[in-house]
Parts: sequence; C-alpha cells; structure tokens
Amino acid sequence: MKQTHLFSKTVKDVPKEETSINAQLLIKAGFIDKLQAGVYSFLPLGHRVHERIKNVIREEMNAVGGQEIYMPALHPKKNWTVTGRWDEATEVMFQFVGRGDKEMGLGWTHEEIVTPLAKKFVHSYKDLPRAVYQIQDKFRNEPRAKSGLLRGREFSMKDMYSFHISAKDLENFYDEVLEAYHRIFKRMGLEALLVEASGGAFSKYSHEFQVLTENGEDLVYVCKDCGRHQNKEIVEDDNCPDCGTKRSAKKAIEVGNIFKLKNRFSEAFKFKAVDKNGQEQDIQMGCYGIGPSRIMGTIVEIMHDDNGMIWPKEVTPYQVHLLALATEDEQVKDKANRVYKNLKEAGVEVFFDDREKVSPGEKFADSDLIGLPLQILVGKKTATSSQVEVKSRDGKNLDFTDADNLTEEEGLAEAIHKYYQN
RNA sequence: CGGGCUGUAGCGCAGUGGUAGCGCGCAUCGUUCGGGACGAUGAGGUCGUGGGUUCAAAUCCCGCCAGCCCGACCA
Repeated sequence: MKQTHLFSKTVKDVPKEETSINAQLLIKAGFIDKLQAGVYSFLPLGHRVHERIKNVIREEMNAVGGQEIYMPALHPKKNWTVTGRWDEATEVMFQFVGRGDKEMGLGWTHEEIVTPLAKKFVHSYKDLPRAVYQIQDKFRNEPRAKSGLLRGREFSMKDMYSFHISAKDLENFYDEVLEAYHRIFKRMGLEALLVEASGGAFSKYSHEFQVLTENGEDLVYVCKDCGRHQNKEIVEDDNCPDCGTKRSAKKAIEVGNIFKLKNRFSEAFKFKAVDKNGQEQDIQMGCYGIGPSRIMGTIVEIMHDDNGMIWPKEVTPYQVHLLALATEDEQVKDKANRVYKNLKEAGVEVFFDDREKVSPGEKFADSDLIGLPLQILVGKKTATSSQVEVKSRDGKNLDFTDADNLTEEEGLAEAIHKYYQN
C-alpha cells in the first residue's frame, strides 16, 4: 500500500478533550474517526488491525469446535418478553417502535436469539454438544461512553454460545474455552489475568479476563501468591480466600468474559433434548464474550511510547513500513520503488511511504506514530549499494540487520518472513 | 442521572459589545532533504442551535443540542 494513496492521514493535533491514550493515538494516526460519543469509524489501517484481531479469535474459536454464524442485530420484542428481559433491559437496550407499531430493539447480547435458533436443530443428546459464535456489532445505551474504544455504545463483540446435555459437559467445554481465551490474549501480546466476577444478569458467577493498566476502569484484587484474582464487585475483604495473603486492588480493562448460563435460557424457551435414557433434559448453556474493538484500544494502552503505537506482530496492519527518505534523489526513489515491488512479490505486506517533498523527520515521526513492527529505510546513505537499513519499532536489536547478504534483492523478504514466524 | 468544563476554517486554538484572527493542514511556485524544513502567493468560516437584550452580539441573558472529564451505572 502506497501512503500517497491511503484514505486517511496522520494529524499533528488531536482534540484536547480526548484524554485517553488509545483515542489520542488512534485518531492522530488516522486509524479511527469518531462519529459520536462511543461510536467510531474504522479507517483502512484501523480496519486491518480490527480484522486481524477478529481472525485470531476466529482461529481459536474454530479450534475448540465453534461454528461461525451471523445473527440479526435488529430484534423483535417478542423474543425478549420470553425471558422478561425486555423490561429489565430498558436502560441498556436501544428500544424503539417500527412500522405498524411493532416494538423492536438493537442487540446488546444474543441469548434471546440464539436459544430459540438452536432449539430448531437440537432435539437429542446426539445433536450435542454444539457451539456457535458470531462477530458482530453490539449496541448498548451506555450512560457514559468514554475512553475511546474502551467503552462504546456500538462496539464489536465475538459472542459464542454453547449447548450441552449435562452440566458436566458444560464444565468441560467451559474449561476448554477458558484455555482458548488465554491463547488469544497471549497471541496478541496481552497478559490477561483470569478473574472471578459476578454473573450480572446472566448467572451467579463468571470469569473475566483482565489486563492490568492504570487506565482501566475495573478494580481487580490481585493475589500474587496463589493467583486467585477477584473483581472488586465480589470481594468482601482484602485477604485472599485461598491463601490469606493481603491482596492489592489494581486497575484493569476487562477484555473477555465467560459465563455458565446453565438452564436459565433453555428453561425460558422450553429448550430440551432427550438423553440416552430417553428422558428430557434442560439444555445446559454457556456464553463466551470477547470484544475485538476494546482489545484494539487495550493494545494501544499497553503498547506505545512517547512517539506512538507499537503493534504486536499478530495484529499489525502491515508487516513493514518502507520509507523513501530523499525522494529528490532519483537513485533513492528508484531503489525504494524496487524494494517495494520485490517485497510485495515475495508476499510481504508493505506500507510504503512514497510521499515526495516530505522531510525525513516527518516520515520518521509518522512511521513511529503508526507503529508497524519493522521500518525499512531507503536513503542516500545506502543509495548506491544494494543494502537496506532495517529498524524495529520497539528499539530492540534485530539479529538480521548485520547479515551480509541482506540486500534489497536477496535475504530481506526471507528475513522478514522469519521475523514474523517467531 | 448529579457535578465541572467546552463548542469560532479540515484539525488545534485566540478573540468579553463595534462586524473574523493565529498555527497546522490544503493549493501553486521556488529553495530544502537522515528525526515533524523555509520563503512567496492563494483558497477556506451563516462563530453549535433557537430566542431575547442592544443602534450594534462570537462576545451579555434564557432555552435546547452536542462533546470531554469526575461520580453514579456498567450484561
């Protein structure tokens, strides 16, 4: 992708009222644009990151047997009256009247949709277990949207729902998803703690995945001795219930949440299946949420420095940022174009700053702001040789920069591919 | 929903009663070119919105809308 063709641009100043780091950096770099409080457009670079995050989640959900579907966001009132949550959810749910006085609402969660859906196909223990998930925008009428992508009124969510013939089977699957969640966050460079929390409107208890950061809005009691962490909402005293250690409250961002719904929704929708003995059983359900857009904001909160963002390899919008530094020099220009072409042909995802009459300083500043893991510099220094200069955004040394055979033609693409495989 | 602050050019801001400014960005030309270069010229605004006061309102008063922060809330 040539930077001269990119839809968005970086800006030098962001509104001073945007105080959260993720909003500031993502807006400044042209990754997102705010339409209204808690509602954002994802621009090409931001969209690519968002999609990569979703793809990591997809891979891990598919790996535990989840099947991707896509449900409507526009819900009829009738499904919600079954569980009584139409009236309970007036605060959080956007509700309105459509044509013919029909009452409808926008989906803020999908138990009321997926349960009757599954009921159409599941009648016997032989049809179980099943897990379906979707990645879709959720709508929540938050009293106060804030902190950029961290708390929005429209935001992306992966929500998976699982169906089981027994509580035991639910337990097993729940544990598998829990492990899958750990893998997801690890792949994206986030250290997420497993935290016990209340079940809110869904069940008595749940597990949250929390990333510790000062900019978080949750408070987690962290036990450094035995690792039993609990959300403040269920904590009665500072001491760990397991080992008795005095725990400290730390701010955190909730990036995932999983619940055992048990028979709460299957009972409401009269969703049963016969077991091996021919006896009808309430279906046991679990639900598993994770917010890609919130994760994007969290990654920026955690991984940045004074100059800008630093994307982890798994979710970077492009693999390398190629900078043509002295475009008035025809040799430099030709060489940069060649490197771009060669890398692209070798399957490297290249973002190419081909802007002319833009000073090197501005290119460096923009490149650091955008934060791709690798920067390749083509300037007068190396114009007459076939060598290129490679820098890592995080400042760590690259073991391949010294390789003698690392030229624009040979070795470079290979080294980049290798870098991304680690 | 309570408290505080804010709304003026694409973005950031100044302008407290006399008819609209600065910086960035943008356009054209020239110079510059390894950590956000410089000069010249130019385009761009019903000052959030509705009403009121006044000879005169971006500026004063009232209502409304929108945004940010703190709190409450947060499946």
